[in-house]
Amino acid sequence: MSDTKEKGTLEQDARPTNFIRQIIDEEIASNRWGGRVATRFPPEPNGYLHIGHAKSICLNFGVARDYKGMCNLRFDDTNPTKEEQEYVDSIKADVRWMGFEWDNLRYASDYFDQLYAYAEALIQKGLAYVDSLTAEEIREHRGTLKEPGRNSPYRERSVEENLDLFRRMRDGEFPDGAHVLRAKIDMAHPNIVMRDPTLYRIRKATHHRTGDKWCIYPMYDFTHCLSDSIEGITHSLCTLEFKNNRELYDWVLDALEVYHPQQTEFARLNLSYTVVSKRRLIQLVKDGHVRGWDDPRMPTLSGIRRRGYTPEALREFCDRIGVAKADNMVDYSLLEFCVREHLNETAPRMMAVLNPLKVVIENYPEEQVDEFIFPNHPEHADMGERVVPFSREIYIERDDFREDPPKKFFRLAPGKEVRLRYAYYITCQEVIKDANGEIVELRCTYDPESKGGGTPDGRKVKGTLHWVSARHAVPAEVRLYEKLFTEEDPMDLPEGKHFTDVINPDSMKVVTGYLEPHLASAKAGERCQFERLGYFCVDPDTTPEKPVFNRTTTLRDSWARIERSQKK
RNA sequence: UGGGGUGUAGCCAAGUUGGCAAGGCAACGGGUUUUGGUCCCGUCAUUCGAGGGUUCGAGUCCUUCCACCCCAGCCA
Repeated sequence: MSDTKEKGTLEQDARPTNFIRQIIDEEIASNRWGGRVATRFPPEPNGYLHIGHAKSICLNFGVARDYKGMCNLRFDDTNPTKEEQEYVDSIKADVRWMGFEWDNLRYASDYFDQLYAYAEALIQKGLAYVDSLTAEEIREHRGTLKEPGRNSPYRERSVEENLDLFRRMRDGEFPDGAHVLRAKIDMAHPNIVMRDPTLYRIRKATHHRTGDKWCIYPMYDFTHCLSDSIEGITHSLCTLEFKNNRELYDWVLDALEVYHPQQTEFARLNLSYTVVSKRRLIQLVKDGHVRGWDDPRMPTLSGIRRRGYTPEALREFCDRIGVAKADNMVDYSLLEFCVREHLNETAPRMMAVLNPLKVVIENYPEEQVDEFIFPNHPEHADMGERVVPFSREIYIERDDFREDPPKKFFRLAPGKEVRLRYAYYITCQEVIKDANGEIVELRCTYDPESKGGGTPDGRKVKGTLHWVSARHAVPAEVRLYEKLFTEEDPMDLPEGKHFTDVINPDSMKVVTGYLEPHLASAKAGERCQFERLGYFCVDPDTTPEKPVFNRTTTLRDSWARIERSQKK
């Protein structure tokens, strides 16, 4: 079997497949779009992107990439009261961070003139009318889920009157709420979306791009289909809750007799132990449960980025969760698996001690310093080496010593010998305690023969500990994160419980860590593994005086599992 | 009898004309290991929401039922 052939096969199999790609395959076979594939990622710039958007980004841009088509970034900016330039900037940055580049940058507001013309055309066709009912009255006329609605008394206005009124709406003659433009469809339609939906409303607000040029703004259902049509989109991919809106999407395009893209709906991502609804994310920030939109505990892309997740890991995650139509709740462990998988390959290994216990090596000369050269990655020599100093006093992790070790504990204990990673074997001779019985120091001896971590006699030691030379250690602020919520689905709780009731009080712990000196110069955004502890990255808060690290995620820990089962 | 959608393992998810229920995560065993990491090997659905039917044969076809999700913004 040739290596190249096998590799080619693997790549073929590794390509994500899902019902949307199958539809595209079939349409290519039947030449439905003349060989074109055109998608768009259409966020409203009213907040920050989150992990749920990552799925949509990967789907839309991924399809365009794999089918050699195009994907636009389009801001659905039709509601000036909610949208801000700040959000468009952050969204652009997030999409690029995810590793995608749009073919065209578009705004629904680019189309306000065309959209207005389409609206007049609809009026001319007798398919839209100006309604002068109040919002409340319109709601009353809409009927309910089980009862049909009633026609508005303004429904039969003439084309001339509608045109006149609509133009005067545009010209600012009426206050907010005085009139709306509605599609004339069917007030008894079983699909409520089709009961004469609102197409335009008066909003005397300044738009972040068009300023005060307009005082009427088109609604989503009128804007989205036409924007897709104008851009020549082939596949308008959106989430399941828009399924009912598809009938209206199709109605508008058919009524106007324009190019007609195909809307297809897929299930949005739900991630266990997190919330992604914009409203709840806002509350977490406003109520101070987190430090901001980019808090490393937040599911926003900016938070995830700050936490140290890589775009590669996120893309892999999106490929692995698939795209389907069933509601889902993806296990958080899959996301963690994906970062570990990527960081295991790419993160240099460093040493740091987060909960120090001082070890004095009695037979190691006071003034001596060994300057060891360590590989940055045990499997990738090309990642280079660095110098790590060793001296008489070192720190080890407090958890790595037990005065009374349980079964299967093969770290340090009185009289036991362990290896200090890449350095020496040491044996614990004495445990020093303070007046309260707290262990404050270990007195050990080392075997000079074991330099580098092995001995001529080849004797085995089971434990290998990470360590930092006390004299050379660089203190740093290290932020340790846990899940933000204690419940798998914070949105589905027993009666009377609110999602803020299940916020994990221990979701962030700040400790002082002692780092090997090499880490003193690490720059914000750099990632590494602290051996045996997890993957970490340098926080933007970092300064030369005081480095700040975030723990992205721990390493898998099978000892913790053994210990847990022993306690049972 | 409002309309629409979805049910395959703890989680995600393939399964397209009916023909041996993919794969991944998690979990659990074992091996290698100078990270209790990585890596490697193995186990994990006699059954596809439930019942009935058609068929030599049903996750797939027919039928009845059940559960869950979405829709009554001048939000998207």
